[in-house]
Amino acid sequence: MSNPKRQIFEHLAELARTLGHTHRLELVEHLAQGERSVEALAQLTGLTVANASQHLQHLRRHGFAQTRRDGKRVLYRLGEGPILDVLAAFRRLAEHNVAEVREVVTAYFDRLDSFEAISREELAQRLQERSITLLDVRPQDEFALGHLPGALNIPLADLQQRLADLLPDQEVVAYCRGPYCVLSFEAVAELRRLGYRVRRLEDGYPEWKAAGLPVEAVS
Amino acid sequence: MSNPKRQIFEHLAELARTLGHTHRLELVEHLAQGERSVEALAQLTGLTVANASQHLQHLRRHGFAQTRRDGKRVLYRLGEGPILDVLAAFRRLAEHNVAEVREVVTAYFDRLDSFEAISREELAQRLQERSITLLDVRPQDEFALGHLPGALNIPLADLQQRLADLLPDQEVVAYCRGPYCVLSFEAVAELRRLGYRVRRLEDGYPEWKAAGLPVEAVS
DNA sequence: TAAATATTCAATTATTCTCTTGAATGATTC
DNA sequence: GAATCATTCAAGAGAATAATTGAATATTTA
Repeated sequence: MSNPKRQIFEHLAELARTLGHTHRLELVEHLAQGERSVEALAQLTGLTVANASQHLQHLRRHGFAQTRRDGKRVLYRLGEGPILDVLAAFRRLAEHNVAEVREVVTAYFDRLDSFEAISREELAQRLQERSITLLDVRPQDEFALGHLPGALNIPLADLQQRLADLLPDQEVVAYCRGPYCVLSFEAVAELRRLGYRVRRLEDGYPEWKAAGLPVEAVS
Repeated sequence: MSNPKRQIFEHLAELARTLGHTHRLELVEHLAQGERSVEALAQLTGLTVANASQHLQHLRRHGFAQTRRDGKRVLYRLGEGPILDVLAAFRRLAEHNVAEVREVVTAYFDRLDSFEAISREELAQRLQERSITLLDVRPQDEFALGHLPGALNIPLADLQQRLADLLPDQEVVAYCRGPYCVLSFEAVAELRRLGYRVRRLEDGYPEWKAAGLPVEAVS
């Protein structure tokens, strides 16, 4: 069929199939944090290097990833275009339609976070007012690749020992890799137990960056 | 892994895989027009009944379709939730990233439609002003299932013979099944050749309905 | 109650995808 | 230039998905 609609549908289906695998979704989440080598991505996802490489190439062929060479390593980063919008749309659909997702979200996430998450817009304003402490609970290396301006990096594992870095009277907003990243949920739960006023950012660093808001990196 | 993120990614991947097949995308497009029997959908897509039934059940299992029984037929309709938003996000990503899609869109669609398409918002206003003729170029039976208020139904095939139904001095807005439906493009091209002022609605009936705007059906 | 109709189910085959393995390529360092 | 390191490629086994066929189910009509 030379029907142009058919051709387009075939390409849309290819894009959908590319997101139709857990490993690739996970790789995309990591790519959204910043540039990474194949080996680093393989470690982060628990895949063999060859397997990670194949999935990454699959992502690249369909525009979800881009690469550049740095010495003997190849660095992958998130592709251009509204990739995170597609994932956000899927997320909304899943939360609406898939009973198991609703269950996981309410059973796990809502239990940890009974209060409303804070939106990007509200956060931006509170940052201007300097009325909150912004807490990035991702590992140090991800923080170094890029983070929200003025954020304090305390990886979740170090939180107990570094409470002194937090002003006790100021509200804390914690964020991490994205909407389903558990780090910030755990951080909120832990800090609440200790009596802090804490909320989560409703999504994470990649969405903030994709929205065109300013970011910082460790130079 | 009991990691809740993994569980959710597995469900997201299933949703994506469900959209990862041309036939199912096409079925979804037809479901978005209104309720249809399995046999009708099989005919519209050129599939065997058994094959269409299997794809439809696949869609239903994942929330993209719902059914009700009407006598000895089973009627499928679009599922609830932001399904069209997911498709719209994919479309934007494809137009941004997939060279072939950009090519098809510019080579085929833009050639036929050199002027800007009209947005839902503008259309709603122009309808209030009664300053346009709204033309639904889908087949009669789809029109009967539901259409924009005040639309005139002239299936593309009948357009030549029914020009008398159009006011010659008033601008025409044509629409059909959705953004990649060729009917309205063809109609615009044909009417332009005949000297009418015509534009396309930027998307189609399902998106209008999904936006919560009023629709009519033949009772 | 039997026949007719619409849909679904089950079994089979063909196709496509995924992962593993080991070798090949490209770039750096010694 | 040889050795090393990171990534990619190529081949093959195994798993999942898709289309076809014919039988089974549920509902209506005769």
